[in-house]
Parts: sequence; structure tokens; C-alpha cells
Amino acid sequence: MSHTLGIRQAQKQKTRQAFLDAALALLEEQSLSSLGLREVTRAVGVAPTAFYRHFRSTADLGVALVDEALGSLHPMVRTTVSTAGGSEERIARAIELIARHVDTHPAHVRFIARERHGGVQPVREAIRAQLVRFAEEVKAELAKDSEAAGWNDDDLLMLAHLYVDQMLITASLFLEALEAPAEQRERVTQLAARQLRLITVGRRHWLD
Amino acid sequence: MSHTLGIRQAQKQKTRQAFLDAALALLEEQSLSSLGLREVTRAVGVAPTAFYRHFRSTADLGVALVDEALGSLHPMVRTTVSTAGGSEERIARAIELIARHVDTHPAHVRFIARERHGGVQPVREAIRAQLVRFAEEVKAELAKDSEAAGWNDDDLLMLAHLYVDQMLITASLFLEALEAPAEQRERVTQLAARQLRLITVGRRHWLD
DNA sequence: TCATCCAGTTAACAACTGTTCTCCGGAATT
DNA sequence: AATTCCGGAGAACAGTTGTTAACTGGATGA
Repeated sequence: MSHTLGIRQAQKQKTRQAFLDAALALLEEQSLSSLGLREVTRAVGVAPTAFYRHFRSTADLGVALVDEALGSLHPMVRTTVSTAGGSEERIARAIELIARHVDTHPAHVRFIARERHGGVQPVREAIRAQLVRFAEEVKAELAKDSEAAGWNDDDLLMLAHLYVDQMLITASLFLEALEAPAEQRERVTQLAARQLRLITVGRRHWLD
Repeated sequence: MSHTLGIRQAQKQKTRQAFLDAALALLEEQSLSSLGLREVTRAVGVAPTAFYRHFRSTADLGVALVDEALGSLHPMVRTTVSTAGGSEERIARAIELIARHVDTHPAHVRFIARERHGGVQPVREAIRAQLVRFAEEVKAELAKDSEAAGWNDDDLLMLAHLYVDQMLITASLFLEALEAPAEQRERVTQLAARQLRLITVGRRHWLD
């Protein structure tokens, strides 16, 4: 059912992607609410008015960036949470996955961290909606685990949120250590592992 | 040793405070990196050039706002963490304190949450430095607790960071629920309590 | 082949930005 | 009483901003 796009639509999507890429690069050193429309078109190498063919406003572009940054991440999270193995190796694998993702998509991660509480309401809401989805998916995976026996729904969702928030905090720490020596990156890894370990311990004794 | 300021210095501090207040109000709906110098002076009702008498740039103003927002909060945190009582009442008291602070200083809290990962580097660093201080202070209080026996320094600091991050997350949730019905605010309280409870459980069984 | 569509261009608009230099008048100092 | 200090005002600067309208030329579909 994947129809090959016409020359026209293909070109449009190409320039649209160029807008997204240019904006993401510019947003490494500023927030969305200060990103100018002309600034983006200049970076793409196109007339200012061309912007309107793709986005209503920079806020609109921001929402598109949220989808690009988080939309394709859901399957990854699902499989990571559900992978079998001892708790210690699961923790190591999750942290490894975060570290790798920050390495390969630093600008996307920075954008999400920055605009989650940023100055543009529609973007904040888009991010919040995605994070709620993540939490629900994590909760669904947690519910399958044998350790979830006896847990009520509210407690499961609470734990899922805790995990999601913790992942964001860890990602942000890796981001800060991106250009730091390997030593500091290792310290971030250790800290994150310890925190996940403590949560795991709390989870294990929750029903006492 | 508190010397009464001369008329001149008093007036200067007064306008400086007017700058801070006006900026904080403007920052409710945008981020610092898009805050214009003229925008602030217009809100204060003063000539644009007057700005330079108080701040080098808007980034400089932002750093001053960080100190105003977090500087006076340290004693509060210290006493809150160290207050005696059962763990359940301590949790309730901490959450109550956060809720009250968000109610009385919403703009300050929003500013910190927004600029913690925002687009202005000096401000990010100022916030980070303050949060590190908070974590160290919390760690020092935790170390006094009888439950900390056998804990090493790294683990204590890890737990302290967990608490500090959790406080920020909770504050941010209260902020989102500021104008929401009491029902939702109660749900935030319950969620935060549950999460702190799980951390407490993990803490209690850490040395197993 | 011819008419239609539409992504991108060009030109122009009033409004706004940060920063400079020069000046004023009341407070502070001598 | 005379002088210095200094927070703020005023005017002007070159550049920037978002948005509009009318246009161009190649892809599209009849």
C-alpha cells in the first residue's frame, strides 16, 4: 500500500525535512519561543514565505519535531522494559540503551528536555501527551511481570511514571556529559544504575 | 551591621526589583532566550537604556532571578528534611510544603522548571549549581538519620539527588494543576506520596 | 496538448530589536 | 557652598522580525 510519491510530493517532503533538521540544529543553543521563522528559512536556504507552505507557525513546527523525536521511540521502550533477564542486567541494558540514544540523537533529546517545560504551550502539551503514552505502555509491560501480582492500577501507573521520569533525568545527565571525558560518563551510568536499583528494591518490598 | 541605605542606593534597588518582577511576569508565557531587553523596560515603565545600569544582559538578569527563586529556599529544605516524625507524616509534610510554595510563588517555580534545561547557558549553570547545593544539604541531613547507618557516601548522594529531582517533578505537577479543580490537585498529592513511599521502602531495604 | 495546480520567489510593509553617545538633575561627597 | 557622582532620559543607528500580495515555472491530470 506504499504508493511511490510523485515528484512534487517528494520534493515537498524533502524541504519539509530540511526545515525540521535546520530548526533542530538552531535549537541546540536557544529555545523554541525565540526561534524566528526567517532564521529557519535562512538556514535552509529558501525564501521566508516558503515556510508557510509547510507550517502555520514555529509552534507548529515544534509540534512536528516532538513527533519526530518521540513518535518512533515507543516500540523501543516497549521491548526494553519487557526484556527478560535478572533485574541487574535489565537495569544495565536500559541505561545502555539511553546512553546510546543520547549519543545518536543528542539534538532530539535536548529539544524534548528543553521544551517539556518551555514557553510554547502546544509543544508542551504534545510532549506531555507522548510521555503519558510512554507511561501507559510501561505500565502495560509491568503488569505482565510476575512481580506485579497484587498491585493495583494506581500503584502500577505510579511506578511507570517513576520509571519514565527517571529515564528523562538520566538522558539529560548523559546529555550534559556528552563532550565530557569518559570518566564522567561512567559516573552518570553508575548513578543511574544505583537509582534504578533503589527503585527496584522498593518495588520488591512494596506489598509488605 | 545592617546599614540603612542612602536614598540613592535604595531607589536603585527598588528599580532593580521592579526589573526582576516584570521579567518574571513576562516569563510566564515565554522562555528567557526570547525575552527582550526593551520588553522588560517597557513593562517597568522606564527607558531602555536604564536596563544597563542594573544588568549586562537578559542572561545576567536570569541569573539574578535564579538566586531570588532558589537562594532563600535552602533553610526551608534543610529543616523539612530533618524534621522528626514517622516516615508517613514526613512525606505528607514535605508534599504539603511543596504545594504551598507552588501556590505562593508559581512564577518562580515555573521559571526554574523552564530554564533548568533552557536555552541560556549561564542560567542553566546557575540552576545546576543551586540544585547541587540542595542535594548536598539533603545528603548531610540524611547522614544524621539512624537509618543511614552502613550507607556509603555515593549511595547517600544518590538518594539525595533522587529526592531533589522528585521534589522538582512534584512541584512541576502542582504547577500544571494550579488552576485545575481541587480533585486533580488531590490526585497529584496522592501520586507524589506514593512515589515517595516507594523510595522510602527502597531505602529501608537498601542494605539487604 | 492544454488547463490547472502549487511549492517556492520577489518585493514591500510597519514594527521591533540591542546598543551607542550625549545629556540632565538630584544625591553624595568634600 | 561647590564639586563629583550616577541612575535614568532622549535620540538615533543599522538590522531584524512576521506577514501580505502578486507572480513564476515545472509537475499534474483531463
